[in-house]
Amino acid sequence: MLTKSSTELVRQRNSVLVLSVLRRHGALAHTEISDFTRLSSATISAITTELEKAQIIEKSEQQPASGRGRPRVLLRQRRDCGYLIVVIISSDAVQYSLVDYAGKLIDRFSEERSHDPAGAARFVAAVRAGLSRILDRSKISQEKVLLISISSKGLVDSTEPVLVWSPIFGSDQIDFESALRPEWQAKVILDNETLLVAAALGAREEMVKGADFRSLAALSLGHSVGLGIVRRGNQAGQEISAPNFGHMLHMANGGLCRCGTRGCIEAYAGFYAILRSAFEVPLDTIPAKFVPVAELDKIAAKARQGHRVPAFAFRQAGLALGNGLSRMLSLTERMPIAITGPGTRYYDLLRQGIEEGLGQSHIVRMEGMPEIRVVADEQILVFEGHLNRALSVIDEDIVLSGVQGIQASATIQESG
Amino acid sequence: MLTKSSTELVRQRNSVLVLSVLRRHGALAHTEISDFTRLSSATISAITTELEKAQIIEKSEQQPASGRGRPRVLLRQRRDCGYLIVVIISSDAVQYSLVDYAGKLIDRFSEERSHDPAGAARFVAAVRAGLSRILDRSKISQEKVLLISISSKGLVDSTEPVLVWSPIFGSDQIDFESALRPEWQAKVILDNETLLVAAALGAREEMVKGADFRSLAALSLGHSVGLGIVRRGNQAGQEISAPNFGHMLHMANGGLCRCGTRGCIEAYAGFYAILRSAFEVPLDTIPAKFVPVAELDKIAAKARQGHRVPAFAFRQAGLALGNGLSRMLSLTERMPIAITGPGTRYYDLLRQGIEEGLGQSHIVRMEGMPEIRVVADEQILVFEGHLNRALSVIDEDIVLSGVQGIQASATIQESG
DNA sequence: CTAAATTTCTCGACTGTCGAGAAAAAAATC
DNA sequence: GATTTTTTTCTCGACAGTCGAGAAATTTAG
Repeated sequence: MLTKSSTELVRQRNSVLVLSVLRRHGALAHTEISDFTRLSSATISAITTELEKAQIIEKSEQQPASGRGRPRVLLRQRRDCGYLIVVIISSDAVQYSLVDYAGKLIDRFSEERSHDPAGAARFVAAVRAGLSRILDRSKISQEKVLLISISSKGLVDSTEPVLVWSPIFGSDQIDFESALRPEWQAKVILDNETLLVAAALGAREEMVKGADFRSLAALSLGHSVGLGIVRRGNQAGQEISAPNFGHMLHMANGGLCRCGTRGCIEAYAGFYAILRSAFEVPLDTIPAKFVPVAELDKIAAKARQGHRVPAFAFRQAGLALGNGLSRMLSLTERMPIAITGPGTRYYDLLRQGIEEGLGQSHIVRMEGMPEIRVVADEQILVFEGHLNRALSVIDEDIVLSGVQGIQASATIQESG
Repeated sequence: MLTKSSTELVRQRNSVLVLSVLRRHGALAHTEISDFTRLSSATISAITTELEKAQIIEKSEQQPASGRGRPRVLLRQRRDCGYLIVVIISSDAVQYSLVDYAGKLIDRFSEERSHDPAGAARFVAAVRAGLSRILDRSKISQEKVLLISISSKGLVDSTEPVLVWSPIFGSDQIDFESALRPEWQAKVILDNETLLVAAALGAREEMVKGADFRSLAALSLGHSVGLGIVRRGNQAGQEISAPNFGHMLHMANGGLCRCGTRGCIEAYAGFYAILRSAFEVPLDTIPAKFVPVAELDKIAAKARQGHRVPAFAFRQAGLALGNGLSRMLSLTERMPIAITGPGTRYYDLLRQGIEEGLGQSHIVRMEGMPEIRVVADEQILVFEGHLNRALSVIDEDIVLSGVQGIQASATIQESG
């Protein structure tokens, strides 16, 4: 359904555009903003003075004039305009980061996760404690926290910040919105971890290729298997999704998965699955909850020495991944695939299987093998994805709901 | 990448909005348009007088005034504003329809398809002849044809009107744009047939549910298997895709498919595959090019009588479909599935397999079985989808490129 | 024939963007 | 040191869009 357009909408959009350009390129002068946005100088003046009055951006102090002519006045986001808390939930710890509106990291710490299975309620309490702690340490008032951005492995609701299924809590749903609501007024968003990796890689790719960038998939290999897809929307921005790839059906009535279903991709390609297969344990054995990476390293070493059974385990994992990816490609357009996560260290062992699995489908035979690249530093990408997404959400919120409101409250503060 | 907004863009969008409302609800009065679009009466005046001057819409002749007060002046699209040719390519015929700008069918005929395999070049020539013929019969000048909307089964490029792969021509690509270009100036669009079915069903659903509508998949069963997905975009309009579902991998190293690959869904669920399986022909036999439906009806009759082998053939087909759908649902959100096409007459035999196949995946076990409905009249839906899509494309094109241009040429015509 | 009802049209106010040129401010030149 | 050049920022008037209010048009009810 189309909706009506109006002149105020135009201003809103262009304001968001200015903020996003500022975010992408750092502090910029009037003229540069005009170049990037293709808006006229007059419009930039109008928008920036408005944003400055609303205390969202500020003129940076004079830098030593580099050329001749009137020295440029750089504009940048005000750091103290608002803050963002990033919560990264991984299998053994939760990391809290406090970031200012300019994207600068202010404080960070990790807390170990209790591995007790009684956990969903207790876990929520731990997160609330962690959030309080990072706020206390920095002496920032709670109203200044505009957004809490959370990530986890598992399946996330597409509209609400609800963790629908996760490797740790299973089907014990966690609704972060209602869990934090009375205490925190900040908006809460929740994303799948691999989705953020894909978002970060997509943003990097768009920086390089510009309008040529079309789409990209990120495959994260580890204890579980995650997939994120970024696609360039037809209108504006990117469209991101994190399907339930790890638990897509690989083979009917196949090996038993941690989720209780048989034949999931993860039941062949997750770390525990490779271990199970390497030790020739029956495929319907309930899999280990947690597998030390050192254990897998040993198996990989044997496989590299030419032992048949461990090599076969990795090959089977590769096949499951390859078949799954080929199925994804049957449902989407052709796109490059970036492999991340701790499992990349075994890529040499997985590769042949992945390629063979991919090659078994019509689409790949027709369009050719997709480009596959291995990308390290998954943790950095997750955080980068958090920032990309969260800060642009903040920008939009500030402009949409905010400019007048904030302006008003600002003048009250000034008069007080 | 965001782009700048301007006041002219506002007018363009609102003009398109007015046209789309007119399209959805038929001839409307000033006030009604204002109600539907939420634009003010003054704006409606401005836009409609502009569109009227440009000869895109017209005031309809007075109808007997129904209430008291000043009688309403109904506005509607001018029929002669432009024309659309719809070309529906099916396995045994090509249907040509000429439609005016108001969506009214003017002329239609079908031509049998020559079944010779040497066909891509000859087929293109036949289409060109068909297009000329429908134009000649109606005495409409070629410039008045604004759009040629083509549909076929098979895989279609996402940006260009290129048929990448089809059950009939295989990988002999057909580029309709360049095939028609010197002769026809009209824009050419090409869509997968099942995509149009999905689009039509999505539009119907949106009529009923309004903003509650989220997404829907259409599964077409016949000689080949097609899938179309409609999703409500986050901003405006619907997002439609037609994945290569029929040739998604069902089972590695499985039955031989018409496409030459092993293990495609179609190699289990296409009509020829059911036949092959019912006659217990080895799965690596090169499948029949074309299967008379009567033949399949016989097998279905036997299955319904309780014969094991034919019943098993349908069950296997259902399993392949169910597994495939479950994989799709692992990659998208939960959505209802509408089954169309000639294969719906065997739904009673397929159903159990489909449901079992769906139930084998984690996502379905977690979210529950998706709603499945059987929808007849696939042909009507295809045409409806053509109209929906094509006419809104025309509306956009007219407004975007057109209003001033057409207005100018209109004044020239008037003065001449 | 007049009043009421209903729809359409018009006018002035407001908010946007844009181009051009004025103003500002530092480096280069005489 | 005064002037010119160069570069950036700011400002002003023109133009395009939407909106609300009220005027104009036109039919029915009484």
